Amino acid sequence: MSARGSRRKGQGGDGPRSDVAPQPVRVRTVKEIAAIANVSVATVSRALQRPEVVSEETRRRIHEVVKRLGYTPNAMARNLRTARTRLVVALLPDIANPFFSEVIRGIEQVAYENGYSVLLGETQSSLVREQSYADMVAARQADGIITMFHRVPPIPVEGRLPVVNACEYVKDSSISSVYVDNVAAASAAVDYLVTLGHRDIAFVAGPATSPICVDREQGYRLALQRADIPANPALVAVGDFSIEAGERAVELLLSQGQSFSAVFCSNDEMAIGAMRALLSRGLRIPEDVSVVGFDDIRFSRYTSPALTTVSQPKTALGREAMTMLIEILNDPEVPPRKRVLSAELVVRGSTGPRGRGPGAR
Amino acid sequence: MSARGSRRKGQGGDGPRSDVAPQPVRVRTVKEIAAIANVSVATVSRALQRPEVVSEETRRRIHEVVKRLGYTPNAMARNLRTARTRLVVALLPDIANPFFSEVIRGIEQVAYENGYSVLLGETQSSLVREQSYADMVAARQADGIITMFHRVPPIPVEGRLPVVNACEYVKDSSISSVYVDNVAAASAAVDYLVTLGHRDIAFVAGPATSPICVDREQGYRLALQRADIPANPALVAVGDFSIEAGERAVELLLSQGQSFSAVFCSNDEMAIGAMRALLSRGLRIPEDVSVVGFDDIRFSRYTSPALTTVSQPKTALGREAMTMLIEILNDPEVPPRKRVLSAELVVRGSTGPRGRGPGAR
DNA sequence: CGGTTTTATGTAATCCATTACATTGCAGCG
DNA sequence: CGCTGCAATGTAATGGATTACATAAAACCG
Repeated sequence: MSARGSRRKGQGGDGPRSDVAPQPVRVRTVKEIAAIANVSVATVSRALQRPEVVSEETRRRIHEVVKRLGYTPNAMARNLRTARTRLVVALLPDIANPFFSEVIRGIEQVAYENGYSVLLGETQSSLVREQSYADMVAARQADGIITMFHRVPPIPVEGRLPVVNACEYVKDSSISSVYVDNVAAASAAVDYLVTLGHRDIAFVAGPATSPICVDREQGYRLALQRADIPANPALVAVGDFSIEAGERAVELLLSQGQSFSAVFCSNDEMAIGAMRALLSRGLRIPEDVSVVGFDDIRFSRYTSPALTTVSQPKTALGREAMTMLIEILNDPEVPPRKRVLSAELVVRGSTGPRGRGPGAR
Repeated sequence: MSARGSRRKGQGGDGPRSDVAPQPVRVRTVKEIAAIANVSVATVSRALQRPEVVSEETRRRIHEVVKRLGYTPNAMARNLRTARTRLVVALLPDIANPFFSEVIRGIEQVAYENGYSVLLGETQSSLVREQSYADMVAARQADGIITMFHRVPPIPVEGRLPVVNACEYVKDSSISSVYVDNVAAASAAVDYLVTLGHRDIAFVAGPATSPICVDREQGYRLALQRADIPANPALVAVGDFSIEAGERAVELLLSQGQSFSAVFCSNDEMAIGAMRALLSRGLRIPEDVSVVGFDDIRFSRYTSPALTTVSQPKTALGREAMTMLIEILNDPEVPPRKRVLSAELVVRGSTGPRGRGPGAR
């Protein structure tokens, strides 16, 4: 009988012999584990979730079976039952911006420490994509959102919005956020330039839609005011945070024949662009023009000269944001908080005492 | 009656009037939608999944209700039933490395286009974390993995491993990968240096555990050999891909008094570190020493001088990897493939004709 | 020793959508 | 007219875990 080649595989065969290829790894269910360990599914689940309520003896037996068979509970089934995915969405406009990567790293760390995973939501600033990630929360595919954007998409869920704003913040006070005091940080940077003797200080702003950019600009104004320097609107250019934008902004100022001995940029990438524009015009940094950035991304230490910048605690921002989100997820009743971390000016080689300035060419 | 303040909310009240706060958004289920639209749950599900099998009239009615009530099907329930999460894990050692961010961007794009989402798996090269992300596939919390690492963690699933290797590759031929021809690319870079007259060419290697680094080193050797330049082991230093490692490597070579007029680095970050080390020793780039990197990260265009480097098609690598993974997920029978994309040398300012070299100081 | 807790385990409901299979009604055809 | 076949919809099984509640056994107490 065993030689009858026409037997289709999987059919019949009640003896130990079998011509069916051995199933290498099988996906198991609690049921199987329960059957093999000779207990009920409830006991298996308990042995895995709250071992202390299961007797020593039984627990050991179950764990042995689980280990031997390489059983991993089906996360989807568990999630469905517990209504928790342990997934959070990190919403950000641009993953290639090293500032965000470092914030994400902080998020990831705390997430990992708490058994959460991070879903990457790069939006390219597209509203549609933003919304589609927000909808994942509505669809219960993720528990919450950390957004690094100045816009919080509407999430159709009942009760407390499981959202935390990192780096940016929205006016809506019902949303928790973590950020630095941008006004203070920016004005400290400009104060420093003033101390160095600069009076014609250009500013490369970020998009006005972002509150933190408005704050940085306000800090810039504030510092000028404190130093009794009249604000000169012609010295303010706007960019979109990209290197290229910084380059263009400074080129514009130079081509307009504006006279300035220092440039303060709303982020490091634009500062890098600014430096490039200055250098390619033959200007020396910091002898002719000083440059200050914002963020302190990893590369700003390695430009030449190294960039003086406002250092944001990037990883800490991410860690704190994730910590807050977990708090909210564990207890929707916790009141929303705004947490302000401190940023500090890091002086490097791109700033120096006032020199001739490009206007003096 | 309406003035009786003692009425507890939610209780009684059969008229249209009510002092109960309006329930703003309720989470709905198919059942509710079905009841309201006066059809069965099956029909609702069909109207949403395969509208063409539902009659015009019914479909319209259901969609109206769905829209009005803001119903989103519970993804976990669906996933459980369909055994698909539409989530993939992107495994990478370090999110702060801009090379990876750009690959991820490619992954994200294709993922989004195909209704998938990307779970970020930063491992910090830790085996434990690697494994814990791999286990998410076993737990059915993710459908597959794209790893940017030279190690593929074991995944206890039956059948075809839903894994694609991007940028790196493993010997195991059963795993699909996408990468560039590192030997050819590296040797082209070194060929170029030879063309410029360089003969003493240092090499800052990456970790030998990574096959692509071995390949790049082999490319370096090959080019030297083609030019009849004897390989000088003293000119080879090893780093771990970080800026600091590049800096240290070159400092080491310099402090050993090695003589070289060019350095080829296994990645851009180390090249940036190398440049920093050279400049801080007062050497000029490229007049004294030429520097070549590998990857072409966004910042290498903005170093001064701008970095000559081997440009990898980063986004394309990511896109292709995700495309392959989706193929595998849709049909586990598709044979594994190794796809080789082309990389090309981008000449910028950090390379020039042979100069004095640091040995001539 | 009867009665009350406590401890360990089992039974079955539940989470919510998908889908195989069953049913109904109607058009088409010989 | 009766039968077949198709279209539209419904009923109920299913996916795999968690957990409220039920039950059994053991421990404790006066």
